[in-house]
Amino acid sequence: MKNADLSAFSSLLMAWNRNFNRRAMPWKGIKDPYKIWMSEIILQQTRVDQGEKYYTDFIASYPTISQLANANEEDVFRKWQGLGYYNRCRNMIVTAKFIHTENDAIFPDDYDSILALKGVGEYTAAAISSFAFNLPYAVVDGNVVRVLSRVFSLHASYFDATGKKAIQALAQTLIDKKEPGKYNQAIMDLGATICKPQQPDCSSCPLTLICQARLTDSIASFPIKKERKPLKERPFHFLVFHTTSTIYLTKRSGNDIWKDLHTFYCIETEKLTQKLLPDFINTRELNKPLVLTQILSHQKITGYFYLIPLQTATSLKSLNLISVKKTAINKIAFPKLILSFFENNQYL
DNA sequence: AAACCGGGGTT
DNA sequence: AACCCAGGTTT
Repeated sequence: MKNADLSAFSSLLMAWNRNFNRRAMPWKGIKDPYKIWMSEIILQQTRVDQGEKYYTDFIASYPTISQLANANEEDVFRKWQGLGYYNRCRNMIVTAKFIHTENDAIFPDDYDSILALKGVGEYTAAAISSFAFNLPYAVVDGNVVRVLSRVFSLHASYFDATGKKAIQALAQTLIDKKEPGKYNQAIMDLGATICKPQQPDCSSCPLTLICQARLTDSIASFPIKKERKPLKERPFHFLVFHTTSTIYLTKRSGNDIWKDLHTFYCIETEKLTQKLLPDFINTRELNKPLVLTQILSHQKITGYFYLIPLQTATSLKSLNLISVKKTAINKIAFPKLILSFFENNQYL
């Protein structure tokens, strides 16, 4: 690529940002690293539109990192409910507690310390460093990859190691060293509002005259995409034990989907057989299950919900279930599929 | 390096 | 149905 284009890129972008960029978001321009961190964690792999109300709710409920650190964890997960990638929520809690107890509730102010926080990778560390502390670290998110890939017709893929390094190095070359926060915000805003994945608005783009993909009419070829793998099928058989007043749940653990969220007693199997069931249940006694499916990015969940009313809970002892009053399930955090089940079972 | 982790909007 | 979103951690 030409050096002239490298220097033109940033000045054209910053001029567009000053004169035309009217994108507004609740966290834009804020300097409080806690709030910036919160917004960035929420926005990981999440569209701005989807994350906004969660951000507003979290900041209103927990105005400071110490209030988040001292919050009831189930309440925090409950607020995160529906956002997905629940590891983000647990890491957020871990980091809030860490900063509150180990760092006098003071958010770290250098890149390496920020990067060391749980749930913070290179993108998020660069975002916090530049937005809160005006440090010159270039963000590389999906927007940046797309803009740079098109403007410089990068045939490197961000989804292999060398391509990733090349794109990060280019991004770092281009950043405005005096106003890194504004620059990072501007390139992401451009990607989100002009240089969109589909049907980019090239006629409004400040870079249209130096955009190599545009000049060679090959915008659709950039950026290089990641190959998609087929969905993994997950058949979940849920035994919904309940008495008139109580329902029985389990908290998911391990490194699997929905960690730390609650579901019903779950047996993952293609075909539910007698020996997979607890001793006191007979396959013939099971009613026809309610079947609900949910498509996720990487797997297809099919939930088979078997309602199992009980007179007493004595037979459940060995299953280590959590008993919850039916009137209190609104205090518990569930994945979407379980919420869908509740919506289909008002009589529970 | 590759696998894994949700949910949803847009086209 | 495909694409992809202000990515990060674990194996």
